[in-house]
Amino acid sequence: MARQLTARGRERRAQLLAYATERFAVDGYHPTSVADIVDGMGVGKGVFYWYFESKEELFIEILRSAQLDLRRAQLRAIDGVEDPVRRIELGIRTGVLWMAAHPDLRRLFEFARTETAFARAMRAGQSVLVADAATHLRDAIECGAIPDRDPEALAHAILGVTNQLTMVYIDAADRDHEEIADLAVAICRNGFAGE
Amino acid sequence: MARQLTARGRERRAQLLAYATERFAVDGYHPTSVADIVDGMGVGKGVFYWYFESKEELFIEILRSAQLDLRRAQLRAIDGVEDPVRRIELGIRTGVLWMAAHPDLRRLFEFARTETAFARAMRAGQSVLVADAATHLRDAIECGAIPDRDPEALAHAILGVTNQLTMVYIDAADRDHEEIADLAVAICRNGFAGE
Amino acid sequence: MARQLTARGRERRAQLLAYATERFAVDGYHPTSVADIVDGMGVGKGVFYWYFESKEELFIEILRSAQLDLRRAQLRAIDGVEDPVRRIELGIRTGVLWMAAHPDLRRLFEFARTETAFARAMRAGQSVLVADAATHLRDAIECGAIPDRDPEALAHAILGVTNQLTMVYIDAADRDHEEIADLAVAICRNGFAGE
Amino acid sequence: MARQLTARGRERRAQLLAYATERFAVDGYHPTSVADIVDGMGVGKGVFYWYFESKEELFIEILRSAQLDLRRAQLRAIDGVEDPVRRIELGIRTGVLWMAAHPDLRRLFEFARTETAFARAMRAGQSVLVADAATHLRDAIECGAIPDRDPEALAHAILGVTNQLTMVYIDAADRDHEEIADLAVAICRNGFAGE
DNA sequence: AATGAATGAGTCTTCATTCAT
DNA sequence: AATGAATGAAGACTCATTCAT
Repeated sequence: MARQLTARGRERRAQLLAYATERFAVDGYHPTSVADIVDGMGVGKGVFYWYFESKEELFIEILRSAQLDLRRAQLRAIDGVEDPVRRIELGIRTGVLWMAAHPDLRRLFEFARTETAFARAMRAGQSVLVADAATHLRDAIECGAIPDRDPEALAHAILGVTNQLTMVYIDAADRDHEEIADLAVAICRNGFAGE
Repeated sequence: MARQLTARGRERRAQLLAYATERFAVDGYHPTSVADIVDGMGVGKGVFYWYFESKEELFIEILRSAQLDLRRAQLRAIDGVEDPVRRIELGIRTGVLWMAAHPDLRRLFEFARTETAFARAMRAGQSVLVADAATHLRDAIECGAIPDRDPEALAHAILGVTNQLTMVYIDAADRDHEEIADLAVAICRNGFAGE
Repeated sequence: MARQLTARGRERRAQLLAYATERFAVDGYHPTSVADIVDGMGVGKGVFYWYFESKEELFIEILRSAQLDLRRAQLRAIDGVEDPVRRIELGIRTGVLWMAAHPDLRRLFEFARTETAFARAMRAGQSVLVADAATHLRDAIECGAIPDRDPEALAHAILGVTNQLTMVYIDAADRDHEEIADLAVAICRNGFAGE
Repeated sequence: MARQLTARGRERRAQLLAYATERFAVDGYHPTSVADIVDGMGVGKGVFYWYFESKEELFIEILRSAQLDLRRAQLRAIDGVEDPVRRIELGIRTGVLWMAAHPDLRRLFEFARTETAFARAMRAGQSVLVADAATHLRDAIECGAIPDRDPEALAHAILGVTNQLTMVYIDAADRDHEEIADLAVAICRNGFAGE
């Protein structure tokens, strides 16, 4: 409820966020109780409810800031790049690498999609990403760089490929992240039949 | 377990399976209690545990039979088709249409992937589908119909596109299922830049 | 309810009794469900309630017949023996050896003493044994073979020693049953200070 | 578990222990539900699980502290007494009187012996008592005060007599506790045949 | 800001018993 | 005599949340 926090208070809040993220990722959202979190941090239960209205609100907060962070990474990556196709490719690469760098958050994303309470927050964040990609795709179509197909559908497909490849290969020891990013870009560009 | 069931018993079991599937899909696995299920069916609580060892076991059973059903549909669809590229396309189409026809099961699949208790069962079923697709892709590569790229990665990409497009568009009123299937096939074939 | 049983029926009943005794002894009365019993025997649940009114009644029946069997063994052992002290000693020996020969029933006796529902049945059976011993003690006192002390209290003390030594040593590998019986007799006779 | 309790907390915990002991003794362990306990105390169900991990753990705690209390009483009684035979007799007397003073705990002891979950804790406590007695018996044998017989077996016999006489006579209106203690000492000393 | 204590509805599961066939 | 099916009260335990201090 937009409590006014001191510097120390903001730090506490951040600690809670970080610790909860880890526990949720490792053990799952439901299996992790508020008691687990505060006990694990060695603080009383009141602390939790001082900084967050509920367990649910805390989780949504984690989700939102993660989505924001991902998007910022993508914007930074394409900053100054003119070619729309290149922008798309950079977006894909950045997405894969961000997921690789934040396995905890990736797990939470997957879970959040399945829970009614969080699906809305997830969709909101995801649709921003899709809109970004769709914009670049539209640009590319307009300048004739790629064939004219529904840019939004294409954007979703890109997301699907990225998520799936990340999920499957990111933890595999035999592939490094750059390689997976290359793979994702290539498949998104050309499909299985294209050159 | 391994109980000998009468005809009536088998019917009851099927009813439970069907009703639980629906409730899980509508309200979610965790929010749906065993009490909800048996109350909703108007039977005693013991009935549930007469037919299933636990809520978890019931859910795994739902998962397994759904995966089996999907695979059977795909095998049926490609039966007698020689061209490997055609087989892949038919597999994609069938996958999309099956998902469209079973929105409940699709939701359960999504959830199951996020829960440690079910992830194993999910991965098992999914890897069968991936292996099927990879086989066709390998055939297509061998006969020169498509470029030589890691067939397993391609198979995963296909799954990713299919799942994502299905999830996003299947409930949209403005697209019919055949159209979505066509879209999925086209994108999987050519990516965003191809043809 | 004094059902009239055929020969086959009586056999079934005996089988149930035997199997339940074993299960109760191994797993305990409460942890053993009626379902465990009938499943273990490979019969339907109706069989159980055809032969017994309830789980409780079955258990009491086990208790009663065991107590009867023990007493018969003791009566047989002292049959024809005139000397009352000898009768007492034979009673103790027989008690120890019977317990050693029926470890299952011994466990059930111990449990039954603690459960209100069975305490009455246990006390009834036990008081018969105590009365037997007290009679011999009285005889021994009357003929001056042993000092004049409360025969009933002595009988209880004998029971206590017998039960305790049996419980502790009967399963010990390093003592055979005759030795334990000797020990019990000696201690009951002379206490720790007597010759 | 190893929770840091405030003064108020320690008091609550003690209340729970006391009330549960009484209920277990009166109604039995199994028939007494956690709900019975908290309802009887007029507190919420969570209170129970704030102070104890489980119903079982609570019961073991009761057992342990009771055994400790009994032993302390015995040690106090023989403190400063040199004669080993006198020590034994004082141990017996104290045991009988303690049991008489704590009928609830005596009932719980009896039950605990029969339940696999508690048998270990019981044996542990009992073997301490037996070891104490055996030590005195050994001393007495060494100084020639009593004949040389297996001190451990004698100790068990003493326990058996004590328990049995206590169980049978302690609730009888016609005997006071000192008398029963005398009886137990006399029988343990001399058996039924001795002086 | 923070703590330990307390709440109580809700969860899954068990099981003695009864019933229709 | 016997079976599988059904009942439903009861059990132990969890946990997000609130409260007094």
